[in-house]
Amino acid sequence: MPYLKKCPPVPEPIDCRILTAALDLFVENGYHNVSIHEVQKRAQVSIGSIYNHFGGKEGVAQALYKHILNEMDELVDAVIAAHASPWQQCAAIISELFAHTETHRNIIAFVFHAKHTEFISQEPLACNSAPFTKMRHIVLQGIECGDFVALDPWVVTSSVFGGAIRMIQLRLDGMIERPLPEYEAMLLQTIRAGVIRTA
Amino acid sequence: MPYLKKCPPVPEPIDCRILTAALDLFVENGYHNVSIHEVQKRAQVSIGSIYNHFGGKEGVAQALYKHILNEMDELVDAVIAAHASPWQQCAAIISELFAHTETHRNIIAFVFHAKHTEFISQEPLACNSAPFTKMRHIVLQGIECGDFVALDPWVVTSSVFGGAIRMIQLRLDGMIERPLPEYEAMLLQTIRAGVIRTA
DNA sequence: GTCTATATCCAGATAGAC
DNA sequence: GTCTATCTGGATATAGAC
Repeated sequence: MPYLKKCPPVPEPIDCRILTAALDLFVENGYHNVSIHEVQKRAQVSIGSIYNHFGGKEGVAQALYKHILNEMDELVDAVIAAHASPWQQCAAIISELFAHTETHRNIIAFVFHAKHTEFISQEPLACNSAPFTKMRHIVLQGIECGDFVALDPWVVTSSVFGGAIRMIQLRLDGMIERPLPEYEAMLLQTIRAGVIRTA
Repeated sequence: MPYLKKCPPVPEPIDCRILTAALDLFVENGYHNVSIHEVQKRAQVSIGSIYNHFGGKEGVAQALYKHILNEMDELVDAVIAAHASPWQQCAAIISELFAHTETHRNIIAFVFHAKHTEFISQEPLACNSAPFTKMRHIVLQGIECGDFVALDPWVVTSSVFGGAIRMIQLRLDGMIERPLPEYEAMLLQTIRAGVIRTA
């Protein structure tokens, strides 16, 4: 039994090690304050490998960015598939984001706490990426079917997700001290009161 | 008359030129992508002067940070003095922020769009600075006097200001194409419905 | 494909004339 | 106080052995 526990020396693939090391360091210190050498040391990889796999520091950041936005996109897709009404979908997305903030802090921080334009060229802004576009689309449907108040879509979208995003940022900044899921029900209550059309 | 128009060759004081040049460049390209030499060129000042006045690049950023947060603090104070109820104060702050986003874009961008911890040491986080603390205090008062729903203060604060901050960020990112004040009334309507306690 | 050692470049900072 | 010219460190990136 003990050797079972110690068993998994299945080493993570090398590019995965690089990405996770980079994610941790970027979130901790900020992209520009992290040198390739630090990534190299933490990932237990040589500089040459980093250049071979990603072509350089910015390549690592780009790969990370795409990977994480892709994960987030899948999360949104799953929520959409699992829930019927726009409101249920919005609530489930917020719930998932709150849960992820606790369990996958750095991933959430990388999405919501970094100014990607400062170090990534070419990639679209996060708020223009697939998952965020889908979130706005859900809100649009909610407006069209009469579930949400008939106001400007930007206003409704910001009203639905703005408070949640703000709480995520405050939690990441260490201002909010308790896990976000504890606040979920209360927050959904105020959002709902703000945007759900009352017959 | 024409020479009156052309008159003001009163040169801005040198440290003011440095700060405005730095603000523009930092917002445009990000702190780490701006070199002192660029600031120097745009401000029409020598590098030596920058070091004399601010002690270096980070000194410039710190002075800028303090200055802008101070301005924002005065704005919040003025609003508090001019309006009686917590809700009126919150609405007025959002109104001012929306207006400033159009008329003083870079100032707002510097506050809401930069990760200051990545380049400023020692200074408190923006969300821990005086103006933001006062905004939370207003919300607290609103809860205590029964104007706002009796939920966790973080939830209420985020519900009040989160949507507005989100819209500011989307506007700064170029996603929202029309001036924010046009959305103000609608946004205040959803916020109000979300957090104001209905007798 | 992976590594080490090295080259190149440039930003931040300084020295010292004026 | 302001300037120019210069120094220095460190980061990215490369070359070439294994």
